[in-house]
Amino acid sequence: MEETIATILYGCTLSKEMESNLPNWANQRDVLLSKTEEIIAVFSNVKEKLIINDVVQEWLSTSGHPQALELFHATDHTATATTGFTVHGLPQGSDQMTVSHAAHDSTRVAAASSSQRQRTRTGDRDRRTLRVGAPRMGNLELPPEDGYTWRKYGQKEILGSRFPRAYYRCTHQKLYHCPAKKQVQRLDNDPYVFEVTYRSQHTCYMSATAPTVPPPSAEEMTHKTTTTLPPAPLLLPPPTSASLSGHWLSMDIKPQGDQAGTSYTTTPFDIQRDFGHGSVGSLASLVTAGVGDVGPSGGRYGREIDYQPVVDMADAMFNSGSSSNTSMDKIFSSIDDKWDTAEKKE
DNA sequence: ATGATTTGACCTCG
DNA sequence: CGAGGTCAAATCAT
Repeated sequence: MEETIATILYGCTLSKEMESNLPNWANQRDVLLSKTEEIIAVFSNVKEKLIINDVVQEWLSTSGHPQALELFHATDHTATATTGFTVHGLPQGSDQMTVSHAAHDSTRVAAASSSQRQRTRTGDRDRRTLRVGAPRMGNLELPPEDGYTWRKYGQKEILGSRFPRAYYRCTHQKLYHCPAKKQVQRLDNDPYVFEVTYRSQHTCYMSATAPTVPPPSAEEMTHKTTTTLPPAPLLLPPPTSASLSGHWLSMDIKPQGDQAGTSYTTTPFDIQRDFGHGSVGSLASLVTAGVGDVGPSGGRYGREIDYQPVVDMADAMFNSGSSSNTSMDKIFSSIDDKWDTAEKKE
């Protein structure tokens, strides 16, 4: 928390600096722009950290990862976020999964059989709600990618909400009878955040023939399934968050001109396989949220980012003592690569 | 031609 | 009866 306060104070300092220098900067559009972005980035980061703290702790404590929870506390994750806050021109394109895991208890009995079609209602079955940061540039209408391919089957104005809710089902519903669905809605008070509600588990993911997301290899399976995965009802959608990271890495942001109405089908990354069933990805996303990215408009101020806590935590969660997490190494080295190349371009 | 999205209608639950 | 969720025909994109 001290870190968060420190970040707030830093933001205030920046604001004051801007205030006092305003007469000098008044004619320097670039300076104003970059300072403004910096301030926004700092306060965005504060906001995210506040939420992340709550959410991650809640999630960890309810999902049976005592080891990870311990690590989370021991780890200076806020520091990670702080270094991440970045000032890397953050707001644009910051496709971050920031927020929440809200497990809705499925206490209700399945809906009575209807004559026409089966239907389950709000509160039914396993519902997981996440909030995902939207790109701050490009087409805001595009829902966040999450590693699965979805087919939109409806959209509805929701009472009391400014934005409509979009309904998606798994593209492989027919082929693999995959029941997975999701609803995507932008928050009233923050159009840059999508609230994504997942319903039902992907069965296509488990299918050996599923085209989008290849199942983990036998080796990976034995490796990962022996570790403590969250209990089924609390499962975050596996590749979802993983590929959020992937998405974040890939900066796959569509330009403004790209009309919605085209598929936003996600390209599966090798990364996904590395993350496997993981909440590793979720955590990585959660904790690295705010790390920012190399927005096309630049604006990086080159802070070093410390991924180690994330790696440690993931390690603790999924390797139970085994230290050989080459997947994570691979991922983060690829991040470094990405950064390196971007760095060199400047 | 095929598959995805749009959108009005329909269905069910509360 | 209204709100939320889904269907399915029409339309669009590739």
